[in-house]
Amino acid sequence: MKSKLDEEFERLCREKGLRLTGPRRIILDVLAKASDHPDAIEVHRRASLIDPSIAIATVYRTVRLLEDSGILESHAFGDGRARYETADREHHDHLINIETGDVIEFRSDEIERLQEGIARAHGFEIVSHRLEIFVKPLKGGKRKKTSRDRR
Amino acid sequence: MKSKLDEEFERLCREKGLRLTGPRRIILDVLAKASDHPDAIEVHRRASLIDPSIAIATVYRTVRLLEDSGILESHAFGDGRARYETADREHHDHLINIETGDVIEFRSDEIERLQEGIARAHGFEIVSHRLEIFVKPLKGGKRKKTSRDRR
DNA sequence: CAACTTATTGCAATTAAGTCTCAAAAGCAG
DNA sequence: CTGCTTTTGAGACTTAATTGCAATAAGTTG
Repeated sequence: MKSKLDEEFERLCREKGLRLTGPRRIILDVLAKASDHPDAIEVHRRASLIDPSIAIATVYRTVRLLEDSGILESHAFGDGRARYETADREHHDHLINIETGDVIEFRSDEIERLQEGIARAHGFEIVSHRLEIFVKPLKGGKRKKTSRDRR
Repeated sequence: MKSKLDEEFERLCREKGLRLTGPRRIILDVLAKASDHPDAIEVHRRASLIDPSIAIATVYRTVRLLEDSGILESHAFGDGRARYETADREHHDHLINIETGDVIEFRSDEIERLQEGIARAHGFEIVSHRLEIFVKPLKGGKRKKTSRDRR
């Protein structure tokens, strides 16, 4: 099946004279299917399962291309590497469980609204923002299911 | 004058059997006096003005030490480097002017409170968090004075 | 579909931030 | 001051990411 991302990527290629190559298709596919937040090495590992000849340099070049076109978002969650997720869903922020490395997505319109107000009060408009909350489990606390992330 | 930071650092040294060395004093001093958010290279440059023999490795070792003891906070504002500020004032978040690199500090108790609620709803407690809003000036907008930051 | 133009790739070399090793230097307790 | 131990400077090393380049492959043209 051709995803919304594929279409957007095709449109982008046509628009900018870029080529829709095998490696690019595979890397985009890996990212579209990822429900976690893989780093470049992990993306390369997964892409290599489909075509073992893909070079890590191509992964880096492709994620940069996708990021620059707004198809991908990159995050720096503390460890040195950048981690990626497709930007096809609505904006959200992250809770990071520091004991497991799991990342949980959340969204708060109230917080977004407050941010708008703060920026405006300083004479700015928001271009982007990031909110990351590093957490640990409450002792006897209730737990909601988490979307597991690779470390 | 001996700052609150100096005292805390002395206490820390005594406590952990660390030595209060020349380089450490100078680096702490540089950081205590910085009203911006310098990176390691900039801290090294400033420390070198006082003692040109200080090595960049010592800067990295010292900021790590200070960060681990909670005297310093490190931030990753998008460019690859870590940038530092002393943790002696109350917690705040950052507006980053993407056109100039200026960093403006702000604080919103309302946002903090909402974050608490979100974490708890997921069964977690907050260990730390970071909120960075990347902004650009409003067109005809009013402007507040900014604390200028080195790029 | 063969020829051609030019973007893209794989590979290896390179960069950049940060860390580590180690001999020499410097704190600090007695 | 002495001696023990931590810390330092210098440079080698690590790791994520980028780049140069010759070979390859998209996409276009005829």
